[in-house]
Amino acid sequence: MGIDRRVARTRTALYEALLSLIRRKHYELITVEEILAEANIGRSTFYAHFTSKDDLLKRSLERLRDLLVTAKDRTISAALQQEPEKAWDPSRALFEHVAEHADIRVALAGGRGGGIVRDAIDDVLAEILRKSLPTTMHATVPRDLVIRHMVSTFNAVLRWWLEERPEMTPREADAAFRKLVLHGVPPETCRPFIMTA
Amino acid sequence: MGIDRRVARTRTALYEALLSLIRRKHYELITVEEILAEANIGRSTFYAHFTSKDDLLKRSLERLRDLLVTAKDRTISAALQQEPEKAWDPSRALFEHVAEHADIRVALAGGRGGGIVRDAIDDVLAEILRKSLPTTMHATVPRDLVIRHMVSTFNAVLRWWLEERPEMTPREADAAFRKLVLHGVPPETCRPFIMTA
DNA sequence: CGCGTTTCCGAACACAATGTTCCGGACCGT
DNA sequence: ACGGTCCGGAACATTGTGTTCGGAAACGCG
Repeated sequence: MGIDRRVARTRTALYEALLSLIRRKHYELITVEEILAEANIGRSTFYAHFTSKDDLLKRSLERLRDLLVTAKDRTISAALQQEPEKAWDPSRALFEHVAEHADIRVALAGGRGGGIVRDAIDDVLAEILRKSLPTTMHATVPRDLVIRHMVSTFNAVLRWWLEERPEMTPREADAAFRKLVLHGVPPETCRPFIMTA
Repeated sequence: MGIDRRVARTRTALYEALLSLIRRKHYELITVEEILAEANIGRSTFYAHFTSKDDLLKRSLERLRDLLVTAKDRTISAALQQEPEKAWDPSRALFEHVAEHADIRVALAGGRGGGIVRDAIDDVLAEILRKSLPTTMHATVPRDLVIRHMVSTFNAVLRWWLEERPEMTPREADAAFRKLVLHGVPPETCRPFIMTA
């Protein structure tokens, strides 16, 4: 007994309706009724599947997680097939992925709208990192903090890229990201906020 | 002709009511009616001064900005008076400040609530940095990005501290912050997410 | 003190969105 | 074809927002 087709149809219709709307306006301003209209789904049906708009969003983002995971597997197998130039380069792959889906940028825009969306994406990213980063390491700071730092830096670079340097290539954005994570910034650029001996 | 006392009383009552509520519950869940009840202010009066709950929040946070600016001035003058040990050490001062106002941490808590509050605080922080950081610098990445990076790292450390290591001292949190900003993390701790040659 | 002006209150109102309920009819898997 | 599941749509209760208005109270100023 597979899943009832009607159920599948209803859910994917709602997923796609939400994503489609997110491309056009801020998440917070999207109403359930709009989603229903876009998906051609009845009100009661919606609440039979999801408890709220946020619930729908979360489940929609599980797709993003799957996408990242499969991308990871794909690049790993590429590495195994002696194609090192296609080896897993997840950070850059992520920037490329964003570049391809430029129309979804609105969701990340500043102000009020993107907060929840960003949080949800943060969770997905953190989960991926938690699974792929080495557990044993002689780091200068705790592992949990490293993960949070990488996630937040990724977001900072991403938003800066989209909002202020949209002409940059994904490759350049990734380069900036790596520089920040691996080496930080020179002391004299952040003085006097951070004083060094 | 100074400002009408009634106006001043009304506004500060609303500011304090909001802050008081923020200590108890997530910002998003706070309703205008609750604020009115807490402040003993009439509904129409509220809308005569502020256009919305968000508007009230923003203006409340102008106080935070003033607080940071005066803290900055104070420490600078301390430095001028040959008291170098009290010289401006803003990052650490900020962590200390948060430690003192532990009861407001709820506003920063994860999940849904704190998004807007965090954004607003980000803005204040970025403004301070933009004014105090040197404009001329041979940095490895653009100045705008440095600022965003510092703000986001500060937030990452702050939230990690509050949520997972509340027993840490502000001094230790600040040390972690500096390490991340100035030196980043060792390459082997973030492989294979970031591959290095 | 007293007067004109500004502000406050509070209740009523219009409106928008959420989430629930119910049943006839359509669709599904077998 | 049949029994079980799902969908549609309208009606409803509920909650929160933002506006309006007139009378009462507080204010600043002379």
